[in-house]
Amino acid sequence: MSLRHALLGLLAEAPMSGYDLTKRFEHSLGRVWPVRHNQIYTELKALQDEGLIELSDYGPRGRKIYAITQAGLGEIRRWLTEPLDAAARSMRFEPLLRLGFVWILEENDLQSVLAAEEDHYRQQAAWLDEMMATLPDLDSDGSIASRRAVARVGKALYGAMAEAAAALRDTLPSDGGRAGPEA
Amino acid sequence: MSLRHALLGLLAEAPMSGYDLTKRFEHSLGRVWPVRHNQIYTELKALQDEGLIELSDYGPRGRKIYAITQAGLGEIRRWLTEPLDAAARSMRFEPLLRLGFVWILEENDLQSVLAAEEDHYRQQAAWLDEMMATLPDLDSDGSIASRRAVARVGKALYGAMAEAAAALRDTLPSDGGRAGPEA
DNA sequence: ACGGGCATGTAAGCGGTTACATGATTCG
DNA sequence: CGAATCATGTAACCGCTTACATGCCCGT
Repeated sequence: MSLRHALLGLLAEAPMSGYDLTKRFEHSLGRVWPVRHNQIYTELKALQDEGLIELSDYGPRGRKIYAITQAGLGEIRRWLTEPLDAAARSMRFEPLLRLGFVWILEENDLQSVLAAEEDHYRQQAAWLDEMMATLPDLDSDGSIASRRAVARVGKALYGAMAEAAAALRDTLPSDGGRAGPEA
Repeated sequence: MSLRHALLGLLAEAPMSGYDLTKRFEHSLGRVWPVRHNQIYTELKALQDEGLIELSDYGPRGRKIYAITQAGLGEIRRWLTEPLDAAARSMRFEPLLRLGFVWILEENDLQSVLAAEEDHYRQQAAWLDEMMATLPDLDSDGSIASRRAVARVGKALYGAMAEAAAALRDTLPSDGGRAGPEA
């Protein structure tokens, strides 16, 4: 149940509406923890009922601004210091899962899939560069340094994905046809 | 629904039982796609009903060996070539999510959490080195090269996590106390 | 005035987790 | 012969996804 803590974390930075939070997930955070808008609204209600956030203001079009409470701050700090077990440290990253099985493909598909993957992750790495360039330099608040750190990890991951795809194109020149039951 | 494809992928390598598949997830694959044994048994039944795998043999203690069928091979190849949208390319990696919010912590907790994270991921990287050393050198089958590629990406990720934690220890020397509502 | 983005929700269903449950075989 | 591991399942619950639904405000 990390969604609630992601919301608390974002609200620790500044008060925001469900719509604002949705945008933050869509544009960047969602790459590390994907969430849909309806899930956010549901969770905001639950967090409010538990006193971890509170309604601090209203805006146009029924806009509702939430702010984190002291109890909420306590809860996210608890979560941040909580030791993670092996299960919580696992990731769920389908592209990497797929990479582990590409050897099953036949020559033609293998080459085109790997080429597409390499291309995709080179672009993603470039996109992260642009994004990092738009982040303020000085840490007006401490959150900027944390966000840069996350972006750097993301860049390492995307770069490694591109490199791995490129390397496999040479290492896996054939096979695939031999896979499966010799029925 | 990637579980079914992960199972098909492992069975494309060699026929196996649900218990064997569970072990594969526990020891390595689970870091990229965590799964519980009961989920595996449930999915195996479904895959068999759909004709994507078949019972190929029995063993001691009610052990049931499954093998992939031609239909199953077709299905995993379809999955491997299927274009992934942005949502499917997202990962769900709680430690990285946490890293983005550590700035909320106060000095003391911040330092100890970051030190623990760095230490943990240095160990994980070392563990991956050992694991890679145990993998056969020559690709008896093509799956070895794919597995090595996944391990290399994993190492890049773990290394980047350790580096990011280390860098943040210097970049985030204080703050935290100022976060939250000035209630 | 109207189209597009802002803004918030509800309901059904599914994939995944937690807890429960049982029995066979091997090794010391 | 008892403990550890092998080996497979069921049931309840919950978080998340998909689909549906509504209305307001701003810019052109």
